[in-house]
Amino acid sequence: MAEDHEISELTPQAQNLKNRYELEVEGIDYFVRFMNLLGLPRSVGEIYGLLYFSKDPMSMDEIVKRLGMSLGSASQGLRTLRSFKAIRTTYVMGDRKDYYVAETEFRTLIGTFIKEEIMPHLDSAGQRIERMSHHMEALQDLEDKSFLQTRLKKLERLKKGAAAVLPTLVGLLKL
Amino acid sequence: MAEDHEISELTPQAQNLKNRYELEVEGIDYFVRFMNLLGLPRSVGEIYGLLYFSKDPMSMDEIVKRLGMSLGSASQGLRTLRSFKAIRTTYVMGDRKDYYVAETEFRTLIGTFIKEEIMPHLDSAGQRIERMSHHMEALQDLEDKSFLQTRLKKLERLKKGAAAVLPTLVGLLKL
DNA sequence: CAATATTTTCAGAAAAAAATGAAATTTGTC
DNA sequence: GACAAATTTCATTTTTTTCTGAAAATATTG
Repeated sequence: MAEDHEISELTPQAQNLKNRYELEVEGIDYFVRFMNLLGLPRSVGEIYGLLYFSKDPMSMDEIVKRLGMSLGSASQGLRTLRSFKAIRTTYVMGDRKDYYVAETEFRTLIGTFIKEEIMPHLDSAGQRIERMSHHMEALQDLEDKSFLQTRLKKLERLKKGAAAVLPTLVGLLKL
Repeated sequence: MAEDHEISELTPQAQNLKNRYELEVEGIDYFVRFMNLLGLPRSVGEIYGLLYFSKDPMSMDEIVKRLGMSLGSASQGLRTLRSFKAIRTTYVMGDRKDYYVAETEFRTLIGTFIKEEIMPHLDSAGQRIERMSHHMEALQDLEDKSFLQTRLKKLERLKKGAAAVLPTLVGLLKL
């Protein structure tokens, strides 16, 4: 029994490290899932999670070491995160590496995501609806034509509704 | 030149068919992209698009024939669409097949999606935050502890905000 | 309740997405 | 401006997702 204890009981310092570590792992997992919900690859979530729970700025090679991922993934992931303004670079004196910090203003982050990822889709959706309407106008069969007219109107309303609601959403998220 | 005309000019009926066809193709493409945005496979978008622009209910084998997809994909896709209440079955007299119609109330559709796909994530997110907070409380290093406390609070607020905003979103979509 | 039509399931194939790592490029330093 | 460090790119590999199709299960009709 004494032996068991020696194996399973930790010193306070060790327990502390373990807590910090588990918190970080769970935090990374949290953002992996979150980013996944937005259709972003796991590596992006891992990097953001690591940075979000790190007090100090981190360089790419540190990130690579800590997450055990390839340079390529890290570079690609950092680029994605920068494009959403989810991270920013920090100058660290006397070091030529770039250092990264997580941007924690989720509102900005989600706003950028909507603007860059969703809105373009809505624009092309609008164009597509127009082309369809054009085809619809030319139809001979009046019953079919009016059916399609109704459907297209509904699509149009969905598109307009989304275009109106999404920016509002960001405002609501003022938290 | 005369020959060219004979090849490229269509009779009104043929032009009509072509319009109807192109409208349908573009419509299907529309929903493929839309569903893709929600992380759903292309087959699901194809089926929904086909049904959305079809005046008449369609059986699975018709869908398979029209879209050139496998029975397996069709069955799986129809199941997914049913689970979101994006389609419903219709009884057609004197036929033992199931017939499907698109549900065109996007508000319901999106509502179901949020309830079934997003909300469960928010629940587990809440649990994960709790576990992390628990680890955080036990930390020795007070500076690190208070840093993490701030970060966790922010996460908590994001989660609460999302949980509050998403159902509102559905309401706003009243179109 | 047997015969047949319809739908579902699921193991394997195909396609798509993501990760790797080494070469190429860029950036910063002396 | 040459050198070295840091970063990006991209062809290839690995992993994950989606599709297929035939077999199993289910439902319907006479």
